[in-house]
Amino acid sequence: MKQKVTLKQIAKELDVSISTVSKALKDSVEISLDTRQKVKAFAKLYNYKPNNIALSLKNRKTKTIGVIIPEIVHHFFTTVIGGVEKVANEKGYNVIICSSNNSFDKEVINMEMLASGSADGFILSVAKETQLKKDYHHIQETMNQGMPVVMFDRIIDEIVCDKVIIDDTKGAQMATNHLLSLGCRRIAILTTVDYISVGKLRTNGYLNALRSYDIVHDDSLILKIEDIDHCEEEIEEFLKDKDIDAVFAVNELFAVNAIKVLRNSGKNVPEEVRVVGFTDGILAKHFIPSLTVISQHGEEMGERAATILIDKLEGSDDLTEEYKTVIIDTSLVERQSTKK
Amino acid sequence: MKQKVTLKQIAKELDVSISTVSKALKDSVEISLDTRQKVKAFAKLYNYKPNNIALSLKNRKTKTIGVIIPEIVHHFFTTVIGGVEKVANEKGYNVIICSSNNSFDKEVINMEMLASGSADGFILSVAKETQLKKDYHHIQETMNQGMPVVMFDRIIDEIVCDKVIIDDTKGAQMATNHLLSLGCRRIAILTTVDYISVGKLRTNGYLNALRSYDIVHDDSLILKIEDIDHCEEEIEEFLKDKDIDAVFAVNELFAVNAIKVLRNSGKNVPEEVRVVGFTDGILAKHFIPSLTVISQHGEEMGERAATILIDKLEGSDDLTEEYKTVIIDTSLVERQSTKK
DNA sequence: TATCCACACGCAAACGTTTTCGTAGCGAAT
DNA sequence: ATTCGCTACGAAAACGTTTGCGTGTGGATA
Repeated sequence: MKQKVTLKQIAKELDVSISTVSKALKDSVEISLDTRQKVKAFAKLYNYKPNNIALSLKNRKTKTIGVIIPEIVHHFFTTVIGGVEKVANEKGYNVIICSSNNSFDKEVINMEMLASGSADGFILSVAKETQLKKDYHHIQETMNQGMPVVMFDRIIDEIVCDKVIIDDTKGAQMATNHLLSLGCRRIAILTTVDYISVGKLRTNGYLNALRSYDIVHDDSLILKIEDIDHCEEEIEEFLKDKDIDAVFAVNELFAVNAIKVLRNSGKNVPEEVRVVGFTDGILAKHFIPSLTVISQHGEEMGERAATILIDKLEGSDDLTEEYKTVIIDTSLVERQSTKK
Repeated sequence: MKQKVTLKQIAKELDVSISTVSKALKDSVEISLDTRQKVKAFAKLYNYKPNNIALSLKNRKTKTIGVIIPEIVHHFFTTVIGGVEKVANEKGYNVIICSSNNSFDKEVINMEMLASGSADGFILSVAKETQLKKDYHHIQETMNQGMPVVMFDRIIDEIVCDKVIIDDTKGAQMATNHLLSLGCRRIAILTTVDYISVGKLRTNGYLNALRSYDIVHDDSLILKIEDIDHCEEEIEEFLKDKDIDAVFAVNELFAVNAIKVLRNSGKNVPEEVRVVGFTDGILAKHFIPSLTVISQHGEEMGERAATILIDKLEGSDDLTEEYKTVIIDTSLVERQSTKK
């Protein structure tokens, strides 16, 4: 079990100095062709690879970007990560992924851990608890230390940094409009509690759409789900005997459960009740009926976020004080759940 | 935008030596109480955090474990990662996740990248291409450099290392037995091509189960799907006019598509055809009918893998030459797709 | 023969830590 | 007055790199 070979060892074997080895490997003209070849042959033989840690220390950068997300077992977030990985790898960056599990404390710990040398910058979607607590000191601090942060999806308005989001309001509006254009008039919405930023925005979009059709919204058609793990019960209770012709759900799971409940109560989707969801995930594609949804283009979000971050990391330090908010287009993916 | 504060800076400010600061922060008795307090106050004020990179370099370990998986947008793998993260964080380890995207080259690149200083050990599920190519030099090499590797799920028999797997054969057998015990006799299997290790094993399990019931298997009931992206077409073609009373699918997607195709051809699941899948993911839980599946207990796999790896990392270097293969129990989760 | 210039290479600092060992200063004991 | 022993601290090496600069060797030139 031979250990990793270092410059020092190569130098010793070949009876030259460390610097000579280093330069030879870089094909420096300072070193004679002869020596260069010898060193390179030796290095290849022993499978020399420069030690990243040492390089990081020397260069004061790690070529690593830290991604912190609320949940790892979550289709949307993993697609975003896919996008991040893609451009990161193209540009020679590593990606460290940590999940906060929606816990504020874990988010702080992860962030501080990565901030103290492991990553050059962050791509972040904040935990539910953080949004609730409104304590953002960890984010502020890492930014103060000069590390760029790009937030996506679950962002924080009060923090000034680069952001990549979708227009949740507009997306929800698009979804609701679609239902309205199909003739639906009694549209229920299954959404989250208000402190979830995206939930609130989507609710707003729903209300906007109704307003644009001069429909007065009916509070009894709005369900704000608290506990996603027991959403089915909540939805069942809510939908019972409700006179509706459509449902807009702010995520896949709500949509699927709505369909389930509706079907159990004898209502067919899409014939009697149309359903639109949010997030184009596995369920949306494979459920029967397949779901009409607003797609968030997660991979593109990841790509954009990574691009912005890397640009900032490699940019000329100075004019970095400009922050932009990129809004990714959403699109309506029509499937069976709203077909005539 | 103040930069991160280092020992050196604190030392300078307080007009003491670097070593004094370091010791003071560690509450060394060598340092007077007075100085200790002064240093600590200063450090807290400036939010001093030791630089991980420097520590890694000094200690020759990174306290980071590298996870390489074939796909990041994949429910099973993310649950495994969840498990890994859980125990890693408990034990003060960081987790770097890289996806190989089922590409051999990317697997090699990621592995070498992480091996050169970024991680102390690996948790690995190999890419499809790697299994096909049978080129394992990168894994061998990192092991030769003294870095422990734990493989899970998609493992390589030829490589001697710790492994965490399920008994795919047994799981498939359990699934098939379940169908047999319900009275099904013409059971089709939707599986993968043979070079996918888990696919082959599951196929074997299916055959074993049939054999134990003295049923001669019928090759025309076996479909080895090549291209997962177009599995629906393949399944449709395969299932057309086939006289069967059950389907065993080696993953969720195949199962769901089978149900879809069956339903389109007028056959009801579970009434006329029973279906069992593999992997207890989102689709299995929420599809209608919900899927009876073999659960692989991904989180537990991750936890076990991480535990083994960390034990090896912190173990007394010497007796590390023992490798174990942990077999995680599978379980049958009965749902609607096989209900009477 | 003395001077000069390439050439080819080595020295040393730096990145931020930790830790071993050395030592200045000082009060007390002989 | 000398030595001892303690307290409180500093110097330096080490981890593995990169790189600016210094330098010895040799041949060519004057």
